Amino acid sequence: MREWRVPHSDQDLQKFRSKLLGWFHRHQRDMPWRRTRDPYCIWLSEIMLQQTRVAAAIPYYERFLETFPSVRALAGAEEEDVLRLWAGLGYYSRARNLQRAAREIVERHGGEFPRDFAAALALPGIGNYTAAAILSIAHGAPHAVLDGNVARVIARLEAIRGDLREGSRWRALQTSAGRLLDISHAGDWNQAMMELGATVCTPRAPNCAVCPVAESCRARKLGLTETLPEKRRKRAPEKVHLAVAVFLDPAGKTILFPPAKAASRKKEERNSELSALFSRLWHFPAAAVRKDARTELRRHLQTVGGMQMISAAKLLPLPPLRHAVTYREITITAFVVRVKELPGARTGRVLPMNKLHSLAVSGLTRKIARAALAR
DNA sequence: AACTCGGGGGC
DNA sequence: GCCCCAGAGTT
Repeated sequence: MREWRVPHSDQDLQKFRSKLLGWFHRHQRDMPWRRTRDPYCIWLSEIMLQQTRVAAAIPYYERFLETFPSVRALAGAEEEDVLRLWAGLGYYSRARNLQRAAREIVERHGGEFPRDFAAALALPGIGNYTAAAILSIAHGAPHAVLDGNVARVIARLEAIRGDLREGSRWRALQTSAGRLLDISHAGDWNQAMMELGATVCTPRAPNCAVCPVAESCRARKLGLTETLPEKRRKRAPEKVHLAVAVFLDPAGKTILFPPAKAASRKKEERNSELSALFSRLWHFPAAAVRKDARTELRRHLQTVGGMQMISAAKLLPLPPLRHAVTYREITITAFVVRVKELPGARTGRVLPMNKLHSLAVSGLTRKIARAALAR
């Protein structure tokens, strides 16, 4: 055993576990998915929580279960309807994979979420973390989770330096997580570690004064709680300028364009790249801007949208909007185009501006719609 | 191993 | 502004 491991002895480990579990039972936050053991509900919550804060996921979780209360209901749905419920939550491949997995579960597992770790791991959208979380919480299976919270907690307990996401270091953290795991309360244990990371052992300004395991913490002994873990280096941001057309007819209807098919990475055209900015969901007609937003949008509407050329004076610009998608910083110039009759487009769907939620649209599209309606 | 994928809450 | 969140899939 590496001597810096914390806690040191088996006896200390027992105390460590009972302290953290006791703390968890007293201080855990109430969450909708903590009121059930249904593997489907646990699964859904874990997918929604991937890279997403608890508070953000809760309303989506409730709405989703009202519409799709079971694996079979989800498996029988249209992907479009699943995405519509996911709209605004981000990382839309989660929703697509969730539904693909539901169909696999119905076909191969009799509609029951598999209890076997390898079988769970084989489902789309389920990696090591999610498989361990679902099986431990729903069935008490002895798998330790390792997420951002747990990694930070262990990194401080053991005073680990360096980027935690780096391969060998992440594997070492997984080993430590497995050693700490209380296998007789695996589900609660995993949640306790995450809860500690989320509410006490936070990224900045950890509240060591209330930490139930502070005396086991090596970072605390060394005065490193503020400097560990070391920050991840991030990719440099990239600026993008977008021009979009918000058509409005007298009835308050507008036109959205459909999600573009995923193009192969190499021959990805500018147009399809642009569609990725809308998360490959329904979106307003849009053009990437190099010089003049109005000119390039008008040309785009004609050449790509198949519309008749629209006179420049019809395009009334809104104040620029800003939106961030991963490392891209998007500046959006939205033009409201009031028309007596919506122009015919090659593709696209006509719907009332205030019913955008009837289609799967990204947060960016919603942001543009809000700004246009506020005029 | 490096990239990509959303959006927002908290400071 | 900046960080990073109950990560996974692809290249």
